Order: sequence, then C-alpha cells, then structure tokens
Amino acid sequence: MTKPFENTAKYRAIFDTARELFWKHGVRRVSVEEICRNAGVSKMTFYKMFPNKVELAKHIYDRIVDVAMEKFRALMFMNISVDEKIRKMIELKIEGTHNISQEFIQDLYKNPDLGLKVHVEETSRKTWSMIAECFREAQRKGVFRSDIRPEFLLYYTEKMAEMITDERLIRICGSPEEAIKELIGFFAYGISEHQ
Amino acid sequence: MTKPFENTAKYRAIFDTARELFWKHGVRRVSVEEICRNAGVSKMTFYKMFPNKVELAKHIYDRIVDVAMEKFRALMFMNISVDEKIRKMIELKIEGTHNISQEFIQDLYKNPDLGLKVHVEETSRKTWSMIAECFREAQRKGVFRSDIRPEFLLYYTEKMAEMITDERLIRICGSPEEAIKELIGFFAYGISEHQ
DNA sequence: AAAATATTATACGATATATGTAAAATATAA
DNA sequence: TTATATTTTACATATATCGTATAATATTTT
Repeated sequence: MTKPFENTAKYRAIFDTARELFWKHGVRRVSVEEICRNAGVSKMTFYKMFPNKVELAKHIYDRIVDVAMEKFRALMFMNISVDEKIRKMIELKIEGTHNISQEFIQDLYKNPDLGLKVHVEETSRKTWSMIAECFREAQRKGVFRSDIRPEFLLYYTEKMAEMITDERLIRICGSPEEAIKELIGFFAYGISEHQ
Repeated sequence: MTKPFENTAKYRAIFDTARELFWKHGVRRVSVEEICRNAGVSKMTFYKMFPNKVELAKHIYDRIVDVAMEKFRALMFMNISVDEKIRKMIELKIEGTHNISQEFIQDLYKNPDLGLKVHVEETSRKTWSMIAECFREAQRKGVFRSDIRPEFLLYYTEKMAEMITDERLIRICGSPEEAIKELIGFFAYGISEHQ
C-alpha cells in the first residue's frame, strides 16, 4: 500500500500545500496546477504520485482522520481519572471540528459529484464503530457506566463540544473555563461508575 | 453618481454576499453565478446593477476605504487628548488591515490583469494625501508638532500597528496592553507639542 | 382586472480555465 | 557515461465562466 515516493520531499510538499489550499478554499476552488505551482513541483510529478485532485483530497482527509483516531485511541487507554479523560475527549472533539474546515465540508455536500461524499460517509461509519468499540472497552473495564449505549455517548460528546463553544452557555457560567468545568462535572457524575 | 437601485434589498444582498466571498477567497476564485446563487438573485439583476465582477470588487473596495476614511477624519476632529487620539489612530490602522483580507490583496498582485491593481494604487494615492492633509491640519491646530513631515507620520503609525501585533514586543513588554501603553507613550511624547 | 414593470429561468455562443497525457529537454544519481 | 528522475512545453479534451437574448413568471401600478 505504501508507495516508494511517500517519504520524498516533493510528496510532502504536494501534500502540505494541497492540505493548506483545500483547507482554505475547499477542493473545487483549487486547481492541480495551483497546487503544483505553490509546492514547487511540476504537474507531471503530481500525476506520478496521485491519480487526480479528488484522490489527493481523499488521501489528505484520511490522514487527518487517522491522526485524530490514533489520538483518541491513545486517550482511551491512558491511565488518568475519568474527569481528565472526559475533558480530553471533549478537547479532542473540538480540535477535530477545527481540523476539518468548513470549506472542505461544503465542497463535500454542495459538490457531491466530486465523489468525496461517499468516501467521507464510508470513513465516518468505520470511525463511528471504532469509537463505539473504545467506549465499550471502557465499559468493560468499569471506567464508564455499563448500561449506556456507546452510540449515545458518542452523540453526547459531540453535543458537549458544541455547547462549550456556545456563547449563551459561557454567559450563563461566567467564563469559558467555568463552562467547561460545569459540563465535565455534570457529564462525569452522570456517567462514571459511582463508588 | 448614485444609481436608483442602490438602496434596494437585492443590491445590498449582492454587495454583502460578494464582499464576504471576496474576503474569504479573493476575486479570482469567486464567480458571478456563485455570488448570485448565495445572494438569492438572478444573474440578470446582477448585470443590471454591476457591469461585471471586477467593477463590483472595485466598488466594494472603495466602500471599505470610504468608511475607514470617514472614521479617520472624524477621529482627527474629535476633541480628545493626544494620547487618546494616537491610541485610536493605531486601533483604526489595525482594524483597517483586518478589513482587507489577504486573499483580496493576493488577487490584486498575483492577478494584475484583473485591473484591480491600478485602481487600488490610484485610491491609495488619494487616501494617502487625504490623511496627510489631516495631519497637516492637526499641525496647524498645534495638536501635533509642526516640524514633522506628514508622510513620515503616516509611515510611523503603520509601523506602530505592525509592532503592536508583534509577538516579540509583547514578550518584551509582558502583555499586549503594556505594549500598547508603551508605544503610545513613546509616540505621544515624541510628537505632541510639549508645553 | 389590466397594463406596466421588475425579476427570473433558460438557453446560448464565446472565452477562459482546468485536466490529463505525450514527447523532448534538462537535471540528478549510479 | 548510462540510467533514472524531473521539468518544460505543447496539446486535445473537458469543464467552467462570462455576458447577453429571450420568453416566462412575479410584482406593482394604474
């Protein structure tokens, strides 16, 4: 699966340049030639390494997901308190939403013909079940209360990440820090195996 | 000069949508049809109101400059202390740099064929001399020391705005607030008519 | 309601830009 | 030098964008 050129400077140049441009403007607005120009690479080497723009976008997307997944998995096996684990989980969720730009997502849904949509949906399904499995593992270990559906937990962490950036909640709690503390406390005491 | 449709909702919709899109992606990446779609206006009404995309961009640019200029002019005639005046001047300068996006500027210089470059340069020249005139006025009134060239003042305020956002200076001064105070104090005592 | 006006949808030819490939020229490494 | 990798240039093809014309549809005015 690993191509011989995956560790070359040019490969990384294309990858990084494209990620930056896709991030800012989405896939549609960015041309292959533009990527090459900014990466200091000829169009031919681009096509030697990637079949086309969309495949590159998929590749970049997958890498972002991979890194996020690895972080999540590591977190779940970390030996820290439930409170701490939840805090980091939410942080990760927020970081994740910042890592995939609005422009990127918009291209996904407004331009489904790019073929990115199917790919992202597929990945999401896999990711989703992988996270759920991590939750189940934590339940088996007695870290999380066992009579909660992992899917619900997943949904809930997402909502938490949303809430934390909500101006209204911050006003209610006085400051973002207080809001986080409040939410985590609430979440932890509702979820953790109470002794 | 004022067109009959300049106060209509559709006009404003086009204007606002285009400004937002140009702001994010520059002029080149945004198409007329995209502007229309997002503004909820047909292409024909667009072309009824604006001859083409570039003219719209010029128009938007001019408006931004106009507003900034008006704010500056008002500031110069405000009855506040020299310190306060300088602080607000710098704030205005910073706000101004935030008001014209990097993407917009890049299109200006990387795509000179759009014809925007000449226009911006022309406007800059006018703006520049207008600000210089304001400085001269302040000198006549005895608010600013009279043996300083207005062009130098202009250059200096720009440098100040730069310095304030410089991480290095902030570290030196301890905090952004301290940095601002330090700079303004320095600027004021070097420039104000000492009694 | 009818007439006048404004707005939209659609279609269109004309350009402009983007894509992916081929072949020749140049640089780099063995 | 020979072999390999990379770039340059050019190209055919496809797609996107532009600006306009026209007919259909809303909206206002009379």
